[in-house]
Amino acid sequence: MKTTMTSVAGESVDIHVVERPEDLGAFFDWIEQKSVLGADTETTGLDIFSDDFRVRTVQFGNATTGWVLPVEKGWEFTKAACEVLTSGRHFIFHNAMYDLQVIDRCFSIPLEETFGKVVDTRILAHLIDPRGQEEGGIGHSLEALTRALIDPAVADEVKVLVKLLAKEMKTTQSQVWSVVDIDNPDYLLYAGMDPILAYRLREKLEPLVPASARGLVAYEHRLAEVCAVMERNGFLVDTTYSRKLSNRLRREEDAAGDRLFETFGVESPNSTEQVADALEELGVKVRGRTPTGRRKVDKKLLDDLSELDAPEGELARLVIEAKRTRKWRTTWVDGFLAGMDTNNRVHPSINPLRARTARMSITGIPAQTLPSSDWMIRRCFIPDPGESLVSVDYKAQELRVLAALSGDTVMRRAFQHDADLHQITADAAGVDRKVGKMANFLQVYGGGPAKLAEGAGISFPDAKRVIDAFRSTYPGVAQFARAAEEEARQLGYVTTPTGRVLPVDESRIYASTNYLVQSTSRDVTCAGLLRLYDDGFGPYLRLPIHDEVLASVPADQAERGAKMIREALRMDFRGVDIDTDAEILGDSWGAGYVPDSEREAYETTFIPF
DNA sequence: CAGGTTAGCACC
DNA sequence: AAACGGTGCTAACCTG
Repeated sequence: MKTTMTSVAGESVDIHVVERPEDLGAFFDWIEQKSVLGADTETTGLDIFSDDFRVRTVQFGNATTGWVLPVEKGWEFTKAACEVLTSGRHFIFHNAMYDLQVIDRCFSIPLEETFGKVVDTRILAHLIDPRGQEEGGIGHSLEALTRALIDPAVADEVKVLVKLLAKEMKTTQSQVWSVVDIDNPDYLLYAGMDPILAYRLREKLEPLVPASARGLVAYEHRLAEVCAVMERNGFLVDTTYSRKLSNRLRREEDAAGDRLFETFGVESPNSTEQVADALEELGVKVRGRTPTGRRKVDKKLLDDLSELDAPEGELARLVIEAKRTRKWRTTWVDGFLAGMDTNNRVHPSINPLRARTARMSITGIPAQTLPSSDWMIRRCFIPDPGESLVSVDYKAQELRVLAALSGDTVMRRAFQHDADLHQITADAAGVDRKVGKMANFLQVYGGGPAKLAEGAGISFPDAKRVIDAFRSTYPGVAQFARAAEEEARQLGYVTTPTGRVLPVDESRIYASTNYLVQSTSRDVTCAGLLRLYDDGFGPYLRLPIHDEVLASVPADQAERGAKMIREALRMDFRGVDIDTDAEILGDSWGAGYVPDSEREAYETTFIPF
């Protein structure tokens, strides 16, 4: 056993590195009386579900002592770690979803059995201040929190250490943990420090959780478990379809790229500079400028040009095509194929507590940004054998939440009768439904007349009239917005009905309403997810997408399953029915978009790969 | 050349 | 008076 003495916040701490099975006795002696432990794992990377993913060390500790168990060195160490993890003790992790997923995957200790015994310091940090460092918050990483609350010198040391190790081993910082030697003393020191920091952070963070948000602590931990289950479930990929689609997109991209180069000399369609040069050579004046003063070549300019029956129209059409096919292939299809485990499943990475408003984010399967107007990409995902995909989404979730929050009589009544709110706004302003819809959403987003004019293609004064009409149609909303902004001005934050504290920047007081609506909507969806989980739907859940939940349910019970999901998600909020719609998609995520006949016709046009 | 920034674009 | 909220990903470009 190797012991290193160092100091944290002026206090001396010991880090013990277990080296041989005989050393475990001392570890168990130390741990015997401890019922709460800081804990952490070091792994070969972040790709938990890949074949060669391994745990390297498991660490436990308290405020002054850290232990490193080198589980990759032998089964005795793994056994010891598992014994502790299943012992009934409580643990403090930073970002527990990751470690508990690792423990589930590598040690076969189900995360359902560990989550209930865990405090996650990242959850506490987000409840205290949801802002990242770049937004003026303290941030949520172990490093940032250590710097702000424990000991800046320790935070710096760790940062410098990773850089040094990467340099020493001639690798990237993200690769360090997969290649560093298990006996590297710096690595082990770093590893042993983490449970100490997690333990100390909990003591610092718990008192800082706002009183209104204390009830959210347990809720967010339960939600993290549900999301971890969805990550573990993964989503089955139709590899035959996906490979064909990838090849097809590549051919289309190449064709457009070749013509762009031959005819217009554009090598990289994604290079704004190159495209701007080529356009100006054809006599097109590129007037728009980006914030940094460069020529702006965006979708709007290209779309407008693509209408022209002229060389610049051809150029624009080719650039649009080349960009789209490349994006679709690299960002989506090839990403899915590369991310699959050996069972053809892609495991999304879900952060249930991400944005300032606590909105979730999903990576791995960037489910929140898949093209929605086209079924082609979603078609890559299929239900498990014998199952059927079901999608349930909230009907106008944010507007219903706005109606509930504001209590506006007209809006509430509209939703009571399932009336068409966009049409009501449109009628009040004497404009098309499309403009009414835009005005409704702009209200939720905090937009003004300039944006409405731009988006709806109407004049500025007309846009102002529409917004005035909105205000007089829904006086309760205007009053609610004023109160929220006043609260934000006075306190620097607003508080949601769930008790979540949302800081509002002084320069963006107008965002208060949006924060409240967005955050409350998030909690409506998440509370629904918890009900679904408690109803036993865990294994069927695939993805949460803001106001939508995707599930794969037994095909012969799809109707019933869809109805159960729909009812579990639906809720009454202050007398407003936050209602849901269920759709049985069938044999792929793309299946709801287009009739089978059309799909088959399209799929047969694929070139064999 | 790794890592950060900018621009553009996909979504709710 | 007016103020568009929140994400993630890629390619190109910039920097130390």
